[in-house]
Parts: sequence; structure tokens; C-alpha cells
Amino acid sequence: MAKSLIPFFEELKKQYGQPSGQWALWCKRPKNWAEREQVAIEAILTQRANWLNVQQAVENLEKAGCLLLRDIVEMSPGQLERLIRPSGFYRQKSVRLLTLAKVIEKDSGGLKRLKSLPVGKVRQQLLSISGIGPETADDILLYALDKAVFVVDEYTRRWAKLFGFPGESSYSKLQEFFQERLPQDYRVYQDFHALIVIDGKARRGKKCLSEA
DNA sequence: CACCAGGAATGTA
DNA sequence: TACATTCATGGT
Repeated sequence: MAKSLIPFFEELKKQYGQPSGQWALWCKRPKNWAEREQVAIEAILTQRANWLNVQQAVENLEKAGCLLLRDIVEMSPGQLERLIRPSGFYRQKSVRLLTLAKVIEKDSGGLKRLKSLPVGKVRQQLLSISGIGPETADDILLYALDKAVFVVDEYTRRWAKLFGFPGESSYSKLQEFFQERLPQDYRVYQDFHALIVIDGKARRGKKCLSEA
């Protein structure tokens, strides 16, 4: 195994503590089934969106009593669009949410059953949904289903480049980079990815400082 | 007012 | 394979 990334993980954890705020739910352990469903929904809503906007959309869903997948499958696209509007791309996301909810609730027998299936199968099934790409699929696998699948996003990409991963950044290559250097533990994956994003935002907010 | 934020699909060369 | 464009809102 290549050189471990655990020291970097420990360093980030020492600096920022357990991921909080927007990450509190995603990194919560254990999660109940309602919370897992909310994470899956948020994984769609957060695509290319500011978290504050996502939060408003989630509040709308909550106030309307539609934070469960079984509620969402019953809704019309227009109804859903109106509620999630603040998160942006609401027409696309409405369809994506409806499809995801249908696949999980109707075709797969619920999140609980999905969680008991092999990761590879579930990942393929998620990727077959139009509007769910690698990152969103892995968000759901890691944060909603507690599968040890590392999430690659823009922050992860920058971080890897900064800490010695030479170019060649296909999604799967980057994913391997992290997974080869970490214990196969979903808790580590969850917190580490969250901390990388938190750290990335902190740096950006301060216009690029030198690092620790 | 310009730019950006946990992406993904589609079209072009 | 590698880019460009489109989708859309609210924050800074």
C-alpha cells in the first residue's frame, strides 16, 4: 500500500474538529432511515449549488412534509419544482429527484434493502439514472448508505494536486488515489472528504494562504 | 453588476 | 478523449 494519508486526516481533524454545520447530518453516525433519505435528496439538490440555497429548498420540503422518498414519488414535477426552486436547476433536479425516489422506493424496495446489496451493483443502478453521475452516486453510497466509497469533487481534486498527486485526474484514478492510501472505513472517508471541503473553503475565503 | 457554488448531459472535433 | 454549452437560484 502506498503512503498513508491518515496523518493528513488527523491534522485536518485536529484543526477543524468533527465536521459540523452543513456536514453534521452527512457525517452523523449512526443515521436513521429518514436521515439517510434526506442525505440522498440533498445529494441531488447540492449539485452545483450553494449550500444555503440547498438548505432553503430542504426547509421547503420539510414544511410541506415531503422529506421522505415515499412522499416525493407521489408528487407532480411542478409541485416539486416549486419547493426546490431555491437550489437552482430546479426543473432538472425535480425530474432527478422523482426518478431517484421511484427507483429506490418502487424498483429497489427501499433504501434499507439497497444498503444490503453489493456496492458495485448499487453504484451501477444509481449511475443508470439520468442526472446522477459519479459524484452524486458516491455521495449517496458513502453518506446515505455508509459504503466505503471515496467521493471525488473539485475540492478533492485540488487537494490531491496540492498534496502530491500528479495530474492525470480521471474520476476513478483520483478515487483510487485516496482509497489506496486509507483504511477501508466509511467513517474515515466521510470525515476526511468533509474536512477537505471545509479546509478548501477556509483557504478560499482567505484568498489562498500558505498551508499547515 | 459579475462571478460563483459538493454536477451532469449533450454536442462537437 | 477533451472541451464548450446549458441548466437557474441566491450569496458575496
